[in-house]
Amino acid sequence: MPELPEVETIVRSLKAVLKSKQILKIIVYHSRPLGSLKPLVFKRLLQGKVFSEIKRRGKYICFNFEDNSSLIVHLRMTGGFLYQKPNIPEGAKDHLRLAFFLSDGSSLLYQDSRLFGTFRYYPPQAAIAEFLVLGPEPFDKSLTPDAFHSICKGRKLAIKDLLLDQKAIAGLGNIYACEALFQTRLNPFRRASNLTQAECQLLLTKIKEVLRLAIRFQGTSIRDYQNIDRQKGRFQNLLSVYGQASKPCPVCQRPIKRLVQKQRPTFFCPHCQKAPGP
DNA sequence: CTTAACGCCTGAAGGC
DNA sequence: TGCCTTCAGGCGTTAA
Repeated sequence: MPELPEVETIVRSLKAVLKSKQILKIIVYHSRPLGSLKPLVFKRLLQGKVFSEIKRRGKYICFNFEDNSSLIVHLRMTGGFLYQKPNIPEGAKDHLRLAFFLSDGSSLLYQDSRLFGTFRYYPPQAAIAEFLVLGPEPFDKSLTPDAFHSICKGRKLAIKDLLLDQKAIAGLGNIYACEALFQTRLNPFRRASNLTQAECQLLLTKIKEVLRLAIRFQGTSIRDYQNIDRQKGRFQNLLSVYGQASKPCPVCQRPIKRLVQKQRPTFFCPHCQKAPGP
């Protein structure tokens, strides 16, 4: 479900409510998000911890605690957090998998219908395996146009598939990969290695533009995504191509096309995003 | 090393 | 209405 803008939105909200609060008690309703870690061990590790920093890296949420241990969460398709203030009537809670009860009477709930999401605990000073293989953040200064061009060079796969490769660049998913390619007027099926330096430069600029705007609109809510207060994003109203199959292209009015690429739908305008040459 | 298919799950939506 | 099929904001594993 969530890509960089949705995770960023969630992290900003979590920061505002969790800082300095202590985990008093945890209930594990389903152990799958914990992977191989046994629920009792998970509880023993985390009960008593006090939240310090909460950060995003790619699509990961990184909860840091005051003792420098951390909890790395990936929401995958349908994972989501819900924050319950103290003494407020509770709404419906479908697919509740984990509950963290906090020192001020509030609670942080984890819901995930499809159970793809993951939680992993890291003791202080441990290297976070997930981050070691992650590509650069789109907004990181080290990701210059030349650096991005180097990433594309030598990759034979389609540029859209490269954008989805978290080892190449972190944070993009199907929605924003399609949207950024449309804004660049690049065909999603072009080989990454065939892109010119100028095309890579423009693509990187458009990736950042699209992500910035989506963050400003608090993400895209098409089916499941909502913030920790159940607020939906509004970027779905600004989508140019994603989910717009057979609707008119906002630029040329010709119908948007949906093709399956690597088992996943790709939305694009065949006219504005010209097919690769021979 | 890179690439592509498959599997993990469940609920919503669409077709008949 | 109801049943059946298809589809989904992701990614780790496996095989080639």
